[in-house]
Amino acid sequence: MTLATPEAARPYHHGDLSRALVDAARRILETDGPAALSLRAVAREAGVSPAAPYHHFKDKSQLLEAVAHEGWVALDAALMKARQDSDDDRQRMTNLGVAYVSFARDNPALYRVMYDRSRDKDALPDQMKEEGAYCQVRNTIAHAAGSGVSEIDLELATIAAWCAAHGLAEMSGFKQFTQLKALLGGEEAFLKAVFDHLGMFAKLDRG
Amino acid sequence: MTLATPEAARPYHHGDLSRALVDAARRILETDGPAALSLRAVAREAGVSPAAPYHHFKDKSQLLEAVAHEGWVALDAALMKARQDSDDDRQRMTNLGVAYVSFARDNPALYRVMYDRSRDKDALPDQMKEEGAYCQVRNTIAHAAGSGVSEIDLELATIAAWCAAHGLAEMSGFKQFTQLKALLGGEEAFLKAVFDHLGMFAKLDRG
DNA sequence: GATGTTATCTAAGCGTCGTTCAGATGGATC
DNA sequence: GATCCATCTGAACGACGCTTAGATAACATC
Repeated sequence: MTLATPEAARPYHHGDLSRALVDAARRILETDGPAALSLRAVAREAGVSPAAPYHHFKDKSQLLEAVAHEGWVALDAALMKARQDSDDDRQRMTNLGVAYVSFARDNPALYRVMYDRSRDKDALPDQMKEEGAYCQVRNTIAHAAGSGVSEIDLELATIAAWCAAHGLAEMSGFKQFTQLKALLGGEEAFLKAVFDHLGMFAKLDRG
Repeated sequence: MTLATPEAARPYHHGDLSRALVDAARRILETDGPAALSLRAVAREAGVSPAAPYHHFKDKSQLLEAVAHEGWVALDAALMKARQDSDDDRQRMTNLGVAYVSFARDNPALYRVMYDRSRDKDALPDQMKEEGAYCQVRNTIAHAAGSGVSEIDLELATIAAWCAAHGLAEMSGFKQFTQLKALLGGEEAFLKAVFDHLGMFAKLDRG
């Protein structure tokens, strides 16, 4: 019940405790939310003593860092998938946005850990900018904008889109919007409508 | 050094402890950040025992609720001020956005408490929708859009603008953007450029 | 195969936290 | 002046993050 991997009973030195700890943390996040995520609880869930994690992570925040990293990887995958099934550039951007917010809706605790860590460090993960989700959005915008757009405008448009998606991801579940969602015919229609209004191609539309 | 109000020494039953506690909490937030904001620290700062706050607030989250409320009121005021000094509608929206993000930059800990509380309740404060900052944004958009815009479009545009501002507020301090900021000539130019790209009037521009 | 080294884990403890409860204190009411 | 009630204190509980000292077992060397 407390074992991370369903392997043989007690591998003495456990074999791969760091892995098991991260898994345990994600399990606690999913079932009981971020408030329940204490280091002691993670150790309990993994079946080890409260001090054991300190041989694999400097402190609690470093464990959360590892958890957050897996979150960003998962978000990468989700956006990658959303980017593929569409041909129209504008629609592709909307799909990306919807996929982003959906990821946050489906993994609220994980998403929160990801941004809590980012805010503590005052930075997104480095990989984001080079080969990660952030880069996917920029590439999509670049493709839509063509060759006439400047580097700076490209960067600004990416930031604008990303900020909007993040803001919507944090707020789309708020009670204030339930009525409007129903009026528009559901969650997804609501998200699409907001992204439509956001006009991630605003500058391009204006010329 | 620990007195909330510089009044006479020890008003026995303190006089107005709830007020003093909220003040103490805000003082701790400003100086030491959200991580240092424990109930015991607040009580210490206010010069009372750790149990005293429980006669004025049901628990810690209720004290934070009161702190957050003052934050929203302050944000109201900041947006109200920003809305006034401008005549062009488009520029007025940009001013609102810049004022919003600036508020978050100048009161990072307070802003974090405000949204942490909101996310825990899955709702923005009720007053926001009726007479608060959120309503100010909607009114400004309504004024800009004229009488031809539908209620739904108005609401969607407000949500889009608000989400974008919130996202930018949480991320504008990230290290990834420092280079771009310098290139554009400072923080405010950066914010204006992003809001320009966001095109809060995207739908209107397209017709 | 015995020995020593090193990584891994446990037990116990420190200080802090949120919260509760029994009792002290004192302002207000009659 | 006695009573009442809101307010405050002191002490305690369990849980937390983290440290330290010591046990355990995998591994490398001879």
